[in-house]
Amino acid sequence: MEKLNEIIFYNIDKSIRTYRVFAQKNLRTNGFKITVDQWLVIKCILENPDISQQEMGEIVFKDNASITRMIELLVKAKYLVRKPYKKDRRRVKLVVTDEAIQMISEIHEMAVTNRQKALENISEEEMKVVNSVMNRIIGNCQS
Amino acid sequence: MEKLNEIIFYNIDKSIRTYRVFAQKNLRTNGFKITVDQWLVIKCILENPDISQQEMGEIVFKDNASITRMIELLVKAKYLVRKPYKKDRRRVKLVVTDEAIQMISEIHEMAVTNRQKALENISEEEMKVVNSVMNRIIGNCQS
DNA sequence: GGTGTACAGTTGTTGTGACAATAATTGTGT
DNA sequence: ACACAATTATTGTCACAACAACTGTACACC
Repeated sequence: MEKLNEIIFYNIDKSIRTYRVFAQKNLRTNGFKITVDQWLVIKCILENPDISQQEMGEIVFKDNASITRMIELLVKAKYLVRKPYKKDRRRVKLVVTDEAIQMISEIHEMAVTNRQKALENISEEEMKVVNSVMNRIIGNCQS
Repeated sequence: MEKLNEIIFYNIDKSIRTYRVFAQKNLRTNGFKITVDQWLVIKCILENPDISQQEMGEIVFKDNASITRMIELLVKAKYLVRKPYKKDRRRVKLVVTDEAIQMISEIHEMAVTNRQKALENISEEEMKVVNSVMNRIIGNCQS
């Protein structure tokens, strides 16, 4: 077992990817034409209507450029509309369309079920440990 | 705290990405012209010299197509050489060049240090819990 | 010995990810 | 008012990620 610290990142990586595949597949098979990341972006806008793209990048932990491109795709898909700000013309106001709002609410139950399934047989205690360890890893890698 | 199971995947995702950025940056600032994923692929070949690309995909948890393209880049960078198999001409034998072997061994110490830094203040007990939870998540998402 | 089937690898397409460079706009100091 | 720095978003480039479609090879079976 001298390899524990060699495999821990491997396992973390594998689990989050497996979860992503799992969640994405559930979206597709239920007919939703959206990616998990796009869903996150829309949710983020709904919860923070006047957020800037930069702030959103920090929340969903994505590069600024990625955000721009994701928004472009979401606009093309008619899930978002770009509006100029009057106060600060560098910024862009993002408005979620009704269609998207409807879809997000439909997806919500699915997301809850997904998480429940993925976390089956994992206790509250264990989740707390995982959370705490993840936060420490984040801290250690940023200092 | 009813949101614990909402943020746990967020934290897992964020921690593994922070670690990746951290590791990649250390590679770059030390002058290594290679990505973390490419390094993984080369290590995998060194440890399993006669592995097929498919098997490798399972180990490093990557899609078959990704493996093909990564190998292409590694061949271009002169870290790998493709040789045909005599027994089975569908398969490709991958040979790591001396240059790459040298580089990998130089990187090794760095990798150990990276992990130590990233896992600072995390106990063996906690790592075991994390590992066990990750494995259960993987299982839950595959069934 | 041809036919179907399984297998190894490649290519195409779309989306994300990190980093660098570039607008375009605003804010600050003098 | 003007030069200069800071901020917001976009664009370019290269690498990876998931999925589907495809090529070429091996093997089994009749």
